[in-house]
Amino acid sequence: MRALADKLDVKAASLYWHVRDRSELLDLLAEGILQGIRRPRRGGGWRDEVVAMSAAVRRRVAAQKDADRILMEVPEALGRSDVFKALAASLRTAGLRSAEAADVTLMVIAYTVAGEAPAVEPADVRAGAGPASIAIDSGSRGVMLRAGPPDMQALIRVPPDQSSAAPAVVRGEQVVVRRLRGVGRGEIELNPDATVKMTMPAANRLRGP
Amino acid sequence: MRALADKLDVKAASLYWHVRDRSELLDLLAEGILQGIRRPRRGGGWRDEVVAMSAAVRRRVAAQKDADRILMEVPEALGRSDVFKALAASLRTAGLRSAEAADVTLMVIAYTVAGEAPAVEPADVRAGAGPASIAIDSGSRGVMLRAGPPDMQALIRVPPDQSSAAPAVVRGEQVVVRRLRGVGRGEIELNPDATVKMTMPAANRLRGP
DNA sequence: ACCTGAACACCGTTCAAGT
DNA sequence: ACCTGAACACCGTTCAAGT
Repeated sequence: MRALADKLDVKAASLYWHVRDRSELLDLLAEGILQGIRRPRRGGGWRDEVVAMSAAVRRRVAAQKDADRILMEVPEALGRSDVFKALAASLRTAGLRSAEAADVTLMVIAYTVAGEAPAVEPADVRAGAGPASIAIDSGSRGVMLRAGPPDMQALIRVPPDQSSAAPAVVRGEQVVVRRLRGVGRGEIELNPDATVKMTMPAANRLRGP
Repeated sequence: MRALADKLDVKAASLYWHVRDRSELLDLLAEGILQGIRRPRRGGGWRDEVVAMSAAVRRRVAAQKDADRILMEVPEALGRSDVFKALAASLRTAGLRSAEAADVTLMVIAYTVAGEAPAVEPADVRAGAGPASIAIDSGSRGVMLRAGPPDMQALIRVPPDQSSAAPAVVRGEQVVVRRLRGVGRGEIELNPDATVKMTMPAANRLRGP
């Protein structure tokens, strides 16, 4: 609310004159997003219509920042929207009864909206010989490594026991390095010539190889 | 974090010894929920398997409070889970290629999880003659009426102009009564003999008919 | 009709310090 | 190895008061 007010050159308290609370704002936002979907014209059969419509939804969601999060926070808005009704209508012409059509519509939309994966762009890190040294900013508490090959254990040397005292924990395909309090440096021993895709929370930064 | 710490007879700061931050906690929670899904035994064909599995997901989500919200906040956990893998495997035996199977799996799970509708149990309110009087707690700022019949306008008398000054706004199927600052009482004129389903945010309470 | 300052009751998180 | 008090930098929201 404060950030929005700032952008409007107004104080946060003023927003409450126009809107009951944050959730009403979100509601209005969701309504706006849903209304902004350019409904493709009908015809071509229900299948084409459904495909075209979910493409339109996906386009809209991609176009506006955080649109997916907003929609998922206000799922009731979906049911009220015109897209929902249009989609359900298409599905009814396919022979579905109302209840089924509504269900499938919700499924299609929920998938289309939630399916916008985070799309992290991983940087390739080439391991040299010996341990790779990782510098950790004082603000961060850990680093995550994610490997391409399924056998992470083979790729990275970790203390054998999984106790919480271990500086690094292998869980499935990823290694979590943690408990680095106060320390500025963690260490992971990579097998030579292994290539690792490296992802980390935005809050963390990496220095050195 | 503070509430959890309280429940554990510990201070909030202590949690950060065990967990990097709130999002890691959510991650672990999601993992736990996903692992707690009793995987039905295979057989009966992919269709039965998929149905059985999504039923198991739905059961699990229904069993634990806020499980749906947790899962939707950590969608990455879905992809890692055994249910996801099992579901995708079923779909591959149906003839889908990996990428398609993964897509459909995400769709099915997202629907199963997000599809747990809020399920508001509306109370029937019978309108007498004359205006219905609604008492509003000092804490609340409004009340929402939702009618069964599509024509809300016919059911409820509202000042004709839609300006923000109006005490009640008709939007689609619902009437929002607002701007009740300081006032303890709002008023809506119902047509006699109309029956309205009444829903309101949990924060509000209703007194009188 | 709309905006404001000040306050309230919260958040998640860090850090030095304790045992 | 685990916990704590105190602090920091935020939240959403209300309210009397201003114009």
